[in-house]
Amino acid sequence: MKKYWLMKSEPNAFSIDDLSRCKDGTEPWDGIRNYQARNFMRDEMSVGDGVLFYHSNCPEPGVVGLAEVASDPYPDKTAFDPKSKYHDPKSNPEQPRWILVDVRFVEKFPRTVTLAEMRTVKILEEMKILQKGNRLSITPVRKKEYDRLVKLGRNG
DNA sequence: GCCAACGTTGGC
DNA sequence: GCCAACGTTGGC
Repeated sequence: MKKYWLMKSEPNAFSIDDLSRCKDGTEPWDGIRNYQARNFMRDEMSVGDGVLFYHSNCPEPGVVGLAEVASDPYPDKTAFDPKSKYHDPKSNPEQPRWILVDVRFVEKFPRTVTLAEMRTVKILEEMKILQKGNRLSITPVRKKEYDRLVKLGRNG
């Protein structure tokens, strides 16, 4: 059963255009250091799941396009690298603490479905991203929410 | 830049 | 196990 996710990224650090330029449009979703987000990747994602790509912490936060889960879960190697900004000395290859999946670029919408616009759409009102104080960088999305956002994004 | 909300850490 | 202190996220 295909599932759907919203994944945040700061475009300053890694935008949807950056993803589209990666080899095969595919890149490990590294640097996640939150247990809930890790558990979604480790326990609940499957290859082919739909991903809404969300730009956060930027002038126009919102959903900018689509990606998909492109691998089974495996250890986040940046945690083992002392030179990485994501280094975690408590993680090691024998007992990796941080797990990720690869994400593949699917499409960039002709326009951004902004957070402000999302707040005006009744069918989206239960989305985690719209709840006060939510900071989780990976959240599950219902099919009806995903479908509506795709429609809004393509209708540019 | 501000600040509310949240997660993690560590002393006890 | 409690909880204060601290660091981070992210909209505005």
